[in-house]
Amino acid sequence: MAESKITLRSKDFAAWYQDVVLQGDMAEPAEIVKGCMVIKPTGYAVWEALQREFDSRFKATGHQNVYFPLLIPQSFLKKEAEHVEGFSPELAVVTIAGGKELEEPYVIRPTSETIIGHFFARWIQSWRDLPLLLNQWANVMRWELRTRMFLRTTEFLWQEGHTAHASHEESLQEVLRILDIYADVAEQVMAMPVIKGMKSAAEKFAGADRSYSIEAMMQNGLALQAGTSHDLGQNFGRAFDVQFQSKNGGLDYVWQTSWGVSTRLIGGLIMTHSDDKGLVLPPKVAQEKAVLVPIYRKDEERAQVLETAQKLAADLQIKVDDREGLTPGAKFFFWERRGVPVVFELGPRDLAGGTVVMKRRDTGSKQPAKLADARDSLHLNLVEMQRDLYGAAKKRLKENSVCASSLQEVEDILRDVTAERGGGKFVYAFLKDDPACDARLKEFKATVRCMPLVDEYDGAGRCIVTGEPVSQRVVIAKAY
RNA sequence: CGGGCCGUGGCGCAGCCUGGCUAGCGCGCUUGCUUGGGGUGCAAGAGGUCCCGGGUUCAAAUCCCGGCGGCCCGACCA
Repeated sequence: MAESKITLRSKDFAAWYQDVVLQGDMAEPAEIVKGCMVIKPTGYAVWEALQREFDSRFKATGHQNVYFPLLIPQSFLKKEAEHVEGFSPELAVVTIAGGKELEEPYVIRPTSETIIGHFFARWIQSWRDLPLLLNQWANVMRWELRTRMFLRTTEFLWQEGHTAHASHEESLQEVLRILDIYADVAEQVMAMPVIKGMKSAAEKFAGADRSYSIEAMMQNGLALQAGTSHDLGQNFGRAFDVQFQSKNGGLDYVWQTSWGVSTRLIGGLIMTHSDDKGLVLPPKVAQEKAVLVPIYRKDEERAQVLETAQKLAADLQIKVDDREGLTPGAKFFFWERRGVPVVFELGPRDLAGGTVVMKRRDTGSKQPAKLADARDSLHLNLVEMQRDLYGAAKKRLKENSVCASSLQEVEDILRDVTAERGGGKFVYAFLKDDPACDARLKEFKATVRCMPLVDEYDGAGRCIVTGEPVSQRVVIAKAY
């Protein structure tokens, strides 16, 4: 194993990933090739867990899954001026197909607002057709100058929601409802605390009136935009002529929203919880909540241990690692590196005492449990681990957040943060979000991450917001 | 596109400066025995266009020229 001097908490995620996670086998979540990500079973299982969580929430709010084409006629992109201007530099364009030059090139979708706008125009005639609430799971491509594992790859997987509404009041509600769902999954499922806020003018989606995001903090203090929800106003409605006849008989353009989360979340998850031994997965996203490693020496022990192990595992609905030719030690490391929340150890000693040893991935603590209590004990451990991971991340977020009362003070803090190796902080300040402020922050490679809507959520993960940020209050941080 | 680093069995590297032994080490892999409460140990074995092309030389992984590829830091990132 590589002797790592670089820890996850230091600034350089790529180096940590190289030394600790990239071991050249299937335990690593993903590799990168030519800027594109190869997602391996370990990483894809996390993605599937997140898909399940989002899908169940989207279904509950009346959204339907659909699929639109990968290739979009170039002319579609050009219909919304700000949109095409924002995306043009990073488009991959298909100009040749079937062996000849195309009359009209296709762009490989960087996002699907345009082609969906095209179809919205055909599908929506009446207020009765609204709201139209669609979501698609898809891949998209953005030709960024520089890629980063998970966080900014040329091709990535995501879900993109696209909705159309009869009024701005309603579409804004949708934007905020989705932001709540994002925050809920991030916090309750991924155990990754986030700040909900409105993006600054400089960081807003090209073509939106307003963008909202959830911002998370990684172990090194850098910010990560973990999900976005956009109030598109009537911009795309006008561009694609999506009109409907309202209840009072008049014609109006629809009010649209779009929102997405991507495989970047996997990166956020890793950088929030993992340690220098490998992955740490919160129980709710772990494919295997627990595994049982049997320990035996002689054949007769083997038979006895395996019998009890199978019975226990069946009861707990977990897997027994009964692979031959691997020592228990090797198996412990195997599961540890993959981030499995709980590992059971069952050997002759336990058999004699009617117990089983339970080890938690995050704390490393071992505790024995009576065989009869194993089920309850496992459940309790998983619940506690989920809670503790969130607690630890939340604590870190708070400890690395500071307030500043002036731009000068912000700069002083950022200067200290920059000097500190691997440092990063969220700086809250009451400032006007304007280009002059951005320019001064740029010196410190910091940006206005968002204008927070609220600081805390209630127990149900709900908050009452109007979509208006706290007046001129901004969160400033260095970000990925 | 700037600045830096690097291309040597599957992975990670040493060797290069100062040219010359059969191109080496760790991990992994294969086979056998052994072992087993945190990566068992031993033995045998498979696996190489030293990134490519040219040059210098009796001789090039090593020196020179050109090319290609990769990584990191910036610029970019709605």
